[in-house]
Amino acid sequence: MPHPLRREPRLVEVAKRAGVHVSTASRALNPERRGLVNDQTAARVATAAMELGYTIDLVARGLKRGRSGMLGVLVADFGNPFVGPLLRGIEDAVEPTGHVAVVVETRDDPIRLRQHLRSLASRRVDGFILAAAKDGDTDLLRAVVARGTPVILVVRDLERSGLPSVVVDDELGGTIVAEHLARLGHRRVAQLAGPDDIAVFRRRRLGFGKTCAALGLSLVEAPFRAAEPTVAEGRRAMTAVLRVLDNHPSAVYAHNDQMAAGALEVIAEHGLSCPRDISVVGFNDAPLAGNLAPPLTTVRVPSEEMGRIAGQMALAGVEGPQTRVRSVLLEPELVLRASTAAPPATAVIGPKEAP
Amino acid sequence: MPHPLRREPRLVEVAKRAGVHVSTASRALNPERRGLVNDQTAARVATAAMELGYTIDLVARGLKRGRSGMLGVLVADFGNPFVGPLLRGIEDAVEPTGHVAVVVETRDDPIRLRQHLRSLASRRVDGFILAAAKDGDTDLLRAVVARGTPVILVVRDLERSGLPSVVVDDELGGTIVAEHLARLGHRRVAQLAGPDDIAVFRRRRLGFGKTCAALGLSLVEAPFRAAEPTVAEGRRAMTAVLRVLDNHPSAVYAHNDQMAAGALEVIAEHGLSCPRDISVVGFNDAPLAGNLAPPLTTVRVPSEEMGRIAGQMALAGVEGPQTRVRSVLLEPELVLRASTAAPPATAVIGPKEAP
DNA sequence: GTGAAAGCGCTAACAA
DNA sequence: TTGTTAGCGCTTTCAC
Repeated sequence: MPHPLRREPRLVEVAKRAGVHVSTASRALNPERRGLVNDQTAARVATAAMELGYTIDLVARGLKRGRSGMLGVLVADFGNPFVGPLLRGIEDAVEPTGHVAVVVETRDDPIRLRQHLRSLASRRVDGFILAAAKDGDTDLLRAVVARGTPVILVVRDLERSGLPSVVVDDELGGTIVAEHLARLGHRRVAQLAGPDDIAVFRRRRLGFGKTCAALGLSLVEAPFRAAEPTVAEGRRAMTAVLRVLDNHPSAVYAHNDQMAAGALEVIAEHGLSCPRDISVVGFNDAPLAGNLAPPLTTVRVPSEEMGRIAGQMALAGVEGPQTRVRSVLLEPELVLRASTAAPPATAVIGPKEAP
Repeated sequence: MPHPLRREPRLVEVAKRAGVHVSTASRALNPERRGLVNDQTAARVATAAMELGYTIDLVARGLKRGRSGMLGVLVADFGNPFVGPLLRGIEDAVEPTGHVAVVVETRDDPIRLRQHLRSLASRRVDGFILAAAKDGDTDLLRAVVARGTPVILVVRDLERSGLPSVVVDDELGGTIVAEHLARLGHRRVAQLAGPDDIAVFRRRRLGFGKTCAALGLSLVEAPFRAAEPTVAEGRRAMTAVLRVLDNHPSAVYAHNDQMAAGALEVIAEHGLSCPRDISVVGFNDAPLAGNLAPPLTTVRVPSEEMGRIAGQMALAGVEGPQTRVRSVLLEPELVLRASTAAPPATAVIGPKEAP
C-alpha cells in the first residue's frame, strides 16, 4: 500500500455509478470512440466521471496501447540560454496531442547520454528529441532507432548518420560572420572554437575559415579549442588569445553567445574596449544576448521554431514509423548590434562595393 | 500493432533463456530482491538479460507498484534564465533514485496550470515541484495534495497555504537593496514591481518599501506593475518611470533580472547612462546577469541549490507521505557589480559609518 | 530458493 | 449499442 492517502477513482467505479460496463465507460470517455456509444449513456458516464473526479490512468492506458505519450528530450546544458526557447517550441508542438516532454541533461558526457537513453527507453517514451549529439553517438542512436523509437536531432546533427535533424546552416553562419567583419575592415581575426567533435561547431569554424581565406583575412588560430561551449571556456580561450598574441586580432568570433560573453569579460578586464579595440561576434542570439555589455552582434538561430519543428517531426515519427521524416535546414541570420565596429587605427579598407 | 519495428525482449523471454520462472527472473534483476535468489541463478538471469538486450518496462512496473518514478515540474516561463539552474538542481537530486522530471510551462496562466496538473496527475507522477505558484492557486494545490500526491513549492511560495516550500527571504532581499542604495547616497528611488498576485514579488516590494521609509528614501511609485516579470514588461515599466516623472529617480530596483535588462535598454535608449545617471538593481543573479551592460548588481538566489532541495523534499514526500516535510528559507545575498553607483551631482551623504 | 497465480487499470477484439 | 473476455509486462503474496 504505497499510497495510503491516494484513492483515485477507477474506471470501474465510474462505470458502476453510471450503470454500465467498464468497456462502455471506456468508450464513452474516449473522444475517438465516443461515437460508438449511445448519447444518453455517454452523458451518464461523463456525469459520473465528473462527480467522482475521475482522471484516467495514462500509465495503464500506455501499457495496454504500447504508447506512453511521452517524448524524451535530451539537452546538453541546462545553463545554455537557448534551451528555454527550444523547450517552449517543443511543448508548443506536442501539447495539442497530449504528449509531454521528459527532459534530461547530458552535460555533453557520452556516459550520461547513454544512461539517459536507456532510462528513457525503459520508460517507453514514444520518441527522442536530442539536442546534444556528438560525433561518436551515431551507432548508439541508430541502435535506438532500430528498436523502433524515432530519434530527431535538433540544433546539432550528425554527419552521414541519416538521422533526421533540424539545424541551421552553420557553415553559412560562419561565412556571414566573416563577411561582416571583412566589410568592417578587419584584417586580423580569431575565433573561439567550440568542441570539434560536434559537427555544428566544426561547420561554424569551417565556414568562417574558408571565407576568411577567400576574403584575404588573416585568421589567427587560438592555441586550443574550448572543451565546452560555456562562459568559462570562452574566458579561457579569450585569455589565451590576448596573452599569446602580442599583436592581437581586431575581431573575435565566438561559436556561441556564452563563449562570447566570456570573451567580453576578459576584454574588459584587460582594460580593452569592445568594439573600439576588439569586435566580438557570437552565435545563437540567445535571450539577453542583446543586453550584454555591449549588446552582442550574433547569428540568430530560431530556437523556438526549431523546437516546434522537431516536436512535429517526432510526433510524425511516432504516428507513422514508415514515413521517412525529412531533415530541415534553416537559414541563419546576422543580428547587428553594438559589439562590432571598424578596427582601431585603421581606415576602412575592406573590399569596396561597386561604385 | 502500434510498433511494427519494436521488438523489445520481455522478462519472460529472459526467464526462458535462463531456464527459470519469470518471478525468479524478476527477483534476480531487482537489486532489492536479488538476495532472495541463488547467486548462480541470478548470474544466469543477468547474462540472459544482457544477451537479449533486455530493458525493464518501467511503465508496467509503475502500474503494478503504483509509482511511476516521475516528478512533474512546472515552471512559469522557459525563457527565464534561472530555470536552467533550477532544473539542473532538481535532476541532480532525483537522478540517483532513478526518477525523472516531466517539465511543463504554465506561462503564469491558471488555466494552463490546471490543465498541466491534471495531465501530469493522469500520468501518475509521484510528486510535483511547482516553480510557478500564484495567489489563487492554493485550493487547487491542496486538492492535489489531498489526493495523495506531494507538492513542493520552489522559488515562489503561497502564504498561509501550509504547502512546503523552498524560497529565499525575498523581503530581506528588498531590504538589502534599499540599504545598498541608501548607502550610495540615493534619495529618490523607484521600483519596477512584478505581478502583485505573486507573494514573492509582493515581499520584494514590501521589504524595499519599508526599508526606504525607515531610511528616509523617497520611493517614487511606478504608474503600474508589470503584468509579467519579463524583459518586455521591464521596458514598459521603465519607460513609464522616465516618461511620467520629469524629475526621475536616481536608482531603480527591478524585481528580477529580466526586468532589469529591459530597464537598462530603455535607459540607454533615452541617452542616459547607467550607473552615472541612474543605478539599476536586479534580482536572481541569473546566468549572464554579470554580463549585461553594465554588469548587473543583483540579489543572488541560489537556484541550483533550491532545485536540489526541492527535489530532495519531493522524494521525501514520495517515500514517506506521513512525514511532514518542512519548508526551507534561504538567505539572499547582494552581488555588487557595475550597475550601481552614487547618484549624479550629489555628494555621498548616506548614513555615515562610525569612525 | 523457486514456482504458481492473481492482478495493477485500462483497451480492444469478438460476441451478443 | 453494449457486454464478455483477454491480456499489456511486470511484481508479489503464497505455497512448495
